[in-house]
Parts: sequence; C-alpha cells; structure tokens
Amino acid sequence: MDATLTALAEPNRKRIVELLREGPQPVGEIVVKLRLRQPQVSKHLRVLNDAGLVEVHPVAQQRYYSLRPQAFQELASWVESYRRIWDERMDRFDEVLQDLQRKEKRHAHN
Amino acid sequence: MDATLTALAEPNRKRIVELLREGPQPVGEIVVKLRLRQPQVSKHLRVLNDAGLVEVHPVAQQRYYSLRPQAFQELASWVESYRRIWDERMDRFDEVLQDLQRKEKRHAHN
DNA sequence: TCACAATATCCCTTGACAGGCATATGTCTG
DNA sequence: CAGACATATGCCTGTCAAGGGATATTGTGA
Repeated sequence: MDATLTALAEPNRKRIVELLREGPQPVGEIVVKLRLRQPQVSKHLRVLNDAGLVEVHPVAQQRYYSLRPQAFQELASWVESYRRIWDERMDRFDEVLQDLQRKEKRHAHN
Repeated sequence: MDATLTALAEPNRKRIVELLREGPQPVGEIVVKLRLRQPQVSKHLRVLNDAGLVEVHPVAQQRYYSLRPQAFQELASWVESYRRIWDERMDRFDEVLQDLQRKEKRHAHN
C-alpha cells in the first residue's frame, strides 16, 4: 500500500498507469505515446512492478506491461476504509468541535 | 488528485491521516501520539491542508485538524475509475496477449 | 500590557530520487 | 554466429523535500 502510493505519486509514473488503462502495451509504445526516454520508462516500470501495480508479458523481444487488478483492488479497499469518515457521523465530530468552541468562548467571557 | 497522492506518499503524513481517523486533534496531540517534532508536524499539516486533505478548526490557542471527507471521496472515485480494469473483461486482454504469443511462436517456427 | 502556551515559519543540511546518457542484456532473424 | 532490435541497468548530476533546531507569530489569561 505504501509502495503503491509512492509509485503513483510520481507524475510520469501516474501517466504510465493511466495509459495502461487502454490495455497492455510494450515499452516502446509507452515511450512514443508519452514522449519519454526509453531508460526512464523502463525505470518507472520497474518501480511500478516492484509495487505490484503492473505485470509483464514477454512477447517475442517485446515486453507488454499491463495493470495488475489486485493492486487497484487493495488501493480501493484502503480508501474505502475511510468511507465512515464521511458516511457516518462526520457531523458528530462537527458537533463536538462546536461544543468545544462554545465552551471556550463562554470561558473567555467569564 | 495529484497533490493528494503526493501528500499521502510521505509515511509520516500518512500516519497523521490515519491518526485523524479517530477524530479532530490539535497539533500537540499529534506530536505526542506520533512522537514527531512539532515543527515537522506543522509542516506536514500544511502540505495536507494545501492538498485539501485536512481542515482546521481553531479552538482557543489550539488548532484542531480533521479529515476533509471530500478529498477522500475524490480519491475514491479516481480509484473506482479503474474498476473496469478488473471488473470487466480483464480476461479479454489476456486473450489478446495469448493470441499475440501464439502468433509469434508460430511465426518463429516458420 | 506582559508572560506564556500553542503553533507556524525560517534556515540549513542531507538523503532520495528522477533525468540524461552510455552501455549491458536478451531475443529474434538470416 | 552476426547483426539488429527491444529493453534493462549503471553511473553521474541536479533538484527537491524532509528533518533539526532556532525563532517568529498568534492567541489567551492575568
């Protein structure tokens, strides 16, 4: 999860991921489409691979990279774990805060 | 979204966010609970704030920080936009790949 | 107004990491 | 096996951002 976020935080890496939504692509195609240098693309793919975000399918001398669904599922559930923050009593927290503020204000006036 | 990911990529910042799940907390409490130095916590909170991940409620001389639901909603929908990657025909891509591989293999044998 | 508490900002140093480029590795074809 | 093609790795450099520590800022109570 940590690795996932770090990997996605890099702009070009995120671009690669977005591009891979269209389907598996060989390195050379990513290079052309994103107008990056081949070595950097390879390096970024390495990071993405280590983070489990992509996987490789060698075809002839090309290597097709594709998104690993599992990684996104995990990311999704992590974010989902915050759903109660806004679904459930987010307003409860607000109440508590307003209470605090009122209390302080009264206190200041004494 | 970009800022969101960058903000969450930093380990201590992610810790702060996780801590804030328990509810709004003043800076000093975060300092104690996470055993970080106060200036760094303030700096991280600044980044989180700029990214729209948290918001501030001043109470007396303290400043309560809390999570901003909206930021997490947006993050959630971004991740959700990848759902088709694993929900829908992820296998279609696999088929395509296997086709490619078969084709190449046959070609190699000619 | 003064002293204090809570927090923010500034400056500095250091480490991590991305880009650029040369080159290594691996794979196919003839 | 040679040569070409696709991709990966190594080394170097510059940049950026996080941590440390001192200090500024702001609000609060007496």
